[in-house]
Amino acid sequence: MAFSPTAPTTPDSYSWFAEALLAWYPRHRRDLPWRHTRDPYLIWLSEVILQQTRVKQGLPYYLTFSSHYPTVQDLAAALPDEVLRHWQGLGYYSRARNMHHTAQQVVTEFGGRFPDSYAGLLLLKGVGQYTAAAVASFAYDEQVAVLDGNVFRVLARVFGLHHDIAAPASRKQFQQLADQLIPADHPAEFNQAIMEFGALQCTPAKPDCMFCPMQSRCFAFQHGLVAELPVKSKAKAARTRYFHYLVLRHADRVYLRKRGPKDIWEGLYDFALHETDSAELTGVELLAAVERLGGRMVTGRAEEPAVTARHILSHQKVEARFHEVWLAGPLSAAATSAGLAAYRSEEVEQLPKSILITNYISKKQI
DNA sequence: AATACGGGGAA
DNA sequence: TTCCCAGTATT
Repeated sequence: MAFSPTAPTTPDSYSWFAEALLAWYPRHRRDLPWRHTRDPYLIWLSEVILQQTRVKQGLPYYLTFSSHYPTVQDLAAALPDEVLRHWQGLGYYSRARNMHHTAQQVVTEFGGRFPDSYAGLLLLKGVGQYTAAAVASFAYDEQVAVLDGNVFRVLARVFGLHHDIAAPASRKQFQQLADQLIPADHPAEFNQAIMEFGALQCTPAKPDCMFCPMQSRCFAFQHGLVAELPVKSKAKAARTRYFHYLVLRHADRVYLRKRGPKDIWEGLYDFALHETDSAELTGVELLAAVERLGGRMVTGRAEEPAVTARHILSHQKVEARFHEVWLAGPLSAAATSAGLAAYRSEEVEQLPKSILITNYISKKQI
């Protein structure tokens, strides 16, 4: 069928898009492990891992989880700290907590079977519109279009959509278009293909327009707007925080506590934390902080300069100083109420920790 | 509608 | 540095 830019935008006039995409896909698709299964559990697992995460980074985590927890029952039976420990380093740790919660829910409430529809999947914790559409299409061939960063970019360029993709209100424009594009006979292939096309061909920077099958139809290419689309408003600048970690040590032990909610790294373990609004901490302040926890410093063992580290998150910058403090004796009850407990090095290794803490421990060989 | 929530890789 | 990544939950 001939394409006519002035024709009314009926679904049928868009069929060239799916045809071009489905022709491109088999010749360019990467061989990824989650593409060899129709098991909704494994597909869900891969999709949660890949949220806001590049395939390159998520792949080793998928291999770890699918081998440690081959079934949803295995994941449901795992200890929360063990799940977080396997997730360590991947970021957005609420994904791991929600994933574990959902696995237990699927086992106890649904007899171990995942919901088999988009609407049903959407009710699961940690499963939003993207993941519900991905699992519903990949596992059950439901005709529901995925909308992720790749899809936004491809549609914005090919069809010349100028809506700000960072604005939630823009979503319905893209969703409406994607729903018209996804073919009833190959919904799973289409969803895989459009994301792969965005990841490999229609990339954020320097897309491969010269060898693009959409070139003659692409609004952005035809109008010289490839670099301008998609439109995306800028995120606000990250704030800076100053963390003073008290690395409290006694004998062969070091004190750690589990981080609580309403802050970064919920559920991960770190040292006693004294947060201030400046990068410096005087010796007097350090001593006071230790004493508040009921600790007594061994004189002459707190002189070494604090180890400094900077950790960048998407929404905040953490400037950390690690103050190693050798204690004259075990911490008292005040520390226990602050959640601190003493661990040996082999135990520390098994606990889930942020990259910031892991790097420090590795450097200091705790 | 905004904001919080990680970490890594590419330009 | 800046941007973006197979986004979701909370406010």
